[in-house]
Amino acid sequence: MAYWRLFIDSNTREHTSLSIAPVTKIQRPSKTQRIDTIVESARSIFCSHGFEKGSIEDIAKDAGIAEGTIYRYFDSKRGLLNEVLSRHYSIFFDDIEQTLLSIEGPRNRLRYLIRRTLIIISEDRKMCGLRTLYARELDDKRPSLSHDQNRRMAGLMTNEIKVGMEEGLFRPDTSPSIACYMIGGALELTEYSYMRTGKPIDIDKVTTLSGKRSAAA
Amino acid sequence: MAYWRLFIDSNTREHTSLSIAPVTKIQRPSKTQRIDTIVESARSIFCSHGFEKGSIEDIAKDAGIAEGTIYRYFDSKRGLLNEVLSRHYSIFFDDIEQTLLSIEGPRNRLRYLIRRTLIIISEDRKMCGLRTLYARELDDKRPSLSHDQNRRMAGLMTNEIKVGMEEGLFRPDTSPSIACYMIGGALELTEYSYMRTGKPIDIDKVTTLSGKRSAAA
DNA sequence: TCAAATAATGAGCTAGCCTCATTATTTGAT
DNA sequence: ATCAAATAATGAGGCTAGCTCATTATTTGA
Repeated sequence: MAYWRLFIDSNTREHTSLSIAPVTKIQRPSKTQRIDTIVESARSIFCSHGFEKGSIEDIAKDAGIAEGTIYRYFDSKRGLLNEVLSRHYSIFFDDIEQTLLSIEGPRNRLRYLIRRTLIIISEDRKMCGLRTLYARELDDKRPSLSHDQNRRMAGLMTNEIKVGMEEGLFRPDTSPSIACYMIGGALELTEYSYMRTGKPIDIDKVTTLSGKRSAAA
Repeated sequence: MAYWRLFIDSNTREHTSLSIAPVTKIQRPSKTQRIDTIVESARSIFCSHGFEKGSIEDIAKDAGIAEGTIYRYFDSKRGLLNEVLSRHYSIFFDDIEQTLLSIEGPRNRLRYLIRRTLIIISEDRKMCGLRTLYARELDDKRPSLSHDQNRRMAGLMTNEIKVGMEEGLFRPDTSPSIACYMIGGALELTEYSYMRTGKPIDIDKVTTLSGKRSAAA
């Protein structure tokens, strides 16, 4: 399903008129296309079967390629998962950073960050299941995906809180880092809870209260 | 290292005086002892090698038993990990619930909950590594360990917050559940961050501020 | 005392990640 | 256009590790 075949008449390649079987050649997709295909199949398999139960064999079949091919582009199953998660959430971050520019006032921007996060969580329960369960990594060498994302979001929030403090909107004795931990932590627990129970998130309630809280801080 | 041998003179068991080799008998420990041994070895191996890299073979060797024996008492490697975590934190909860009784005032009790949690986190970095990475479970059938613990802690906190609201110490427009999410979430992020970086937690700072925040809420 | 019940053993089954020698396709120089 | 070198894909098989089960060991209780 991921590649296409080109049937080339043997005459274009053979000089004898006696050759009978047509030569079947497989046109290879570009490197980018191949990677996209693999990541998309991985996303699909991981979302439907889970990370542990979804096998490389499943992914290869879905992508219409051999298992070995996957390992040309990815170190390991784990690395493939990282790419899946990373792509999903990098779109999210790009979008957020763009939108933030058009919102007035740190309090509104903070609210937007919270609300937007809740929305992306509730949009794809399977995906946030993958994230809450597997984004955290043991590997000490490279910073984990989860850590990166936490830091990125924390950076955005801290920024708004600091501006809000400067403008006198938030209390001057606020610790931006701890306010971030509280908001971010609440979001993560909400995500985890939604992933487990499937109970829809009351976005307005959570947004309003979290916002109020940090404002009050 | 987990069992001991009893060497019984053959005369006590054999009636012929011709038997030469002494009969070696292995006295089996009680069921409870065996389980304790296995869990303790598992804790040790998981903490030093990690959950994925620590093998059942390692654990069996450490416990001085055969691999198969472990499966008489535990469904799976995962189940064994659950028991390890569950034991570690049930002691913690029992302790906390006991101490709470002797503390005056909801604000102080809330502070204690936060501080005590931070202390247990910083006491055993390896253990909280195990918890942050593996306590969450996919299994939809039975509630996950992490979920249970979250709920238990949330219950304690909610209780204090409600009492505090009744006594007029906390704002009347507080949502106890969301305040819990914010405190609990902040604690979890702190734990995760400590597990990754090893940077000591400033317990006083976090306790004070988190307390203040929920009080302000 | 001994037979039935219970516990322990460890060789071996299996699943699934990953490797690598082989085969297929593309590229670029002539 | 041709062909050799470079690059990509293949899939059988290696290997690890969780788990099983037939066999053996110990305990129990009649």
